[in-house]
Amino acid sequence: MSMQENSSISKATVDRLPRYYRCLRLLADEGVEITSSEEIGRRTSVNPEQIRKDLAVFGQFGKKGVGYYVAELKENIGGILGLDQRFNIAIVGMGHLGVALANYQGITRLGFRIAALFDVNPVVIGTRLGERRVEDIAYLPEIVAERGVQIGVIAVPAAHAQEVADRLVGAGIRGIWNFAPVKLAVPENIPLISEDLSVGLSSLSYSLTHIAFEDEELSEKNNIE
Amino acid sequence: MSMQENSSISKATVDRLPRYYRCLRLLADEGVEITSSEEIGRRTSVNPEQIRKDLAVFGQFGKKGVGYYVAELKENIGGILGLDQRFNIAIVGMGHLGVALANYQGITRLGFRIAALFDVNPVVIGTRLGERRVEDIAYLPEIVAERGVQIGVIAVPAAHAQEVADRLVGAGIRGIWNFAPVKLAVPENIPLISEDLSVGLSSLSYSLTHIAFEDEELSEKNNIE
DNA sequence: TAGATTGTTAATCGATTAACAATC
DNA sequence: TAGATTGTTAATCGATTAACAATC
Repeated sequence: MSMQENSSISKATVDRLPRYYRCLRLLADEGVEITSSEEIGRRTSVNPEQIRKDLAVFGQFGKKGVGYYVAELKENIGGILGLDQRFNIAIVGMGHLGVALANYQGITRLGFRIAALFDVNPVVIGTRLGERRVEDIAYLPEIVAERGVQIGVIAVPAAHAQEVADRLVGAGIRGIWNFAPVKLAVPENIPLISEDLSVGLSSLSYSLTHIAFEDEELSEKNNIE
Repeated sequence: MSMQENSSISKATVDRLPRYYRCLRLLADEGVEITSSEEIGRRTSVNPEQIRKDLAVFGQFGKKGVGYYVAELKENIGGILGLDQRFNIAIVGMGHLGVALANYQGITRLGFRIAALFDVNPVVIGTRLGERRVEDIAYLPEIVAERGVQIGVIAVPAAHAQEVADRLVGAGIRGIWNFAPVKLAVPENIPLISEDLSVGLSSLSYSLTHIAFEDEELSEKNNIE
């Protein structure tokens, strides 16, 4: 690998890459072959300088005076994100959230494979979801090993999340994507991403509250004048 | 309101408030009455200086030499986030994701009320979810007005998300919480939070890819020496 | 060639961390 | 009082934006 594999790459940069990637996929779908930081910026609401800076961290992907070849840049960003590795995913917890994730096009479209589904509930175990069967979580270690699962998704109630995390780690999983609203303890070498929905909703509530205040202040001022 | 309602409050700060809030709720549940930035820091993985700095933006909530009264600080942060306003929420799209959200304890625990559920599918319309009936999206304007819905949640497929956003805005909604993986166009005065799951998964994939490289490099080095 | 657009260096801006006086 | 912990100022760090030379 000739790209710079330095440890000091900012999280902000990495978090923008998926947005560029999606944009490039859409451009490719539209048949666009060459694009520019200007155009990607328009579509992702990231400014062009930022995009060029982000990409520069990993190498030189464009042609001066020309722009970026869509297909090429898409492949490059995909490679940086590791999407070309087609990681195998197991989803634990087949409640509505688990099923929603299992059906979520976004996961497979990024190149991940949904390799296993687990639940504890005997009523759910054995049912089918597309081409996959829901397995008994008791067989987690065997199935994870057999199917080469690298990523575990936690979609169980908060109360059981830590136990599931422990079992996933024990089964040899390499990374965890957690949807339970708890702070999980996992070994340092296991990357963990927790999606905390309450942050988004709270921040929306904050905006609503504050816009309201600003409006009031504004209209008060206007009334006075 | 005596707290500082300044416009220049950083998003980073606001995004940490929900984490402090949850931590305080847990502390309250445990019967803890007084806490410190040190303790909140331990539980949220935010460092104590940061916490004090964040809170300082909104006012003085602690007692020097003592710490923070849990119940009081919790109420204060709740107020800052606007949780005491008990916003009414409508969820559009009763697929698995919509149902998962409708059942999600986190929403009601933060003080929001799920006031309406909508779908287009005649098979789903009229079914019940807890105490709420799924309504025909055709009646969105009337129901939003009647029930005083302020927040619209978009849980429909990407292809219909913009249309739903337009209808929500048209119905007088004040803010949107979007789960469809598309960039929505909404009027400037409508706060919009988009949850993009592909970012989390991609960044996990990135970490996995990079940890692997680091390990390899490390073991290579070790082998050489 | 002239125009366009990258990659990169320099300048600015904002956020985090450290330090400490105030005070309970 | 002595010890603890806040609130806040100062120092550091990192990320974003601006500017521009390189070059297609």
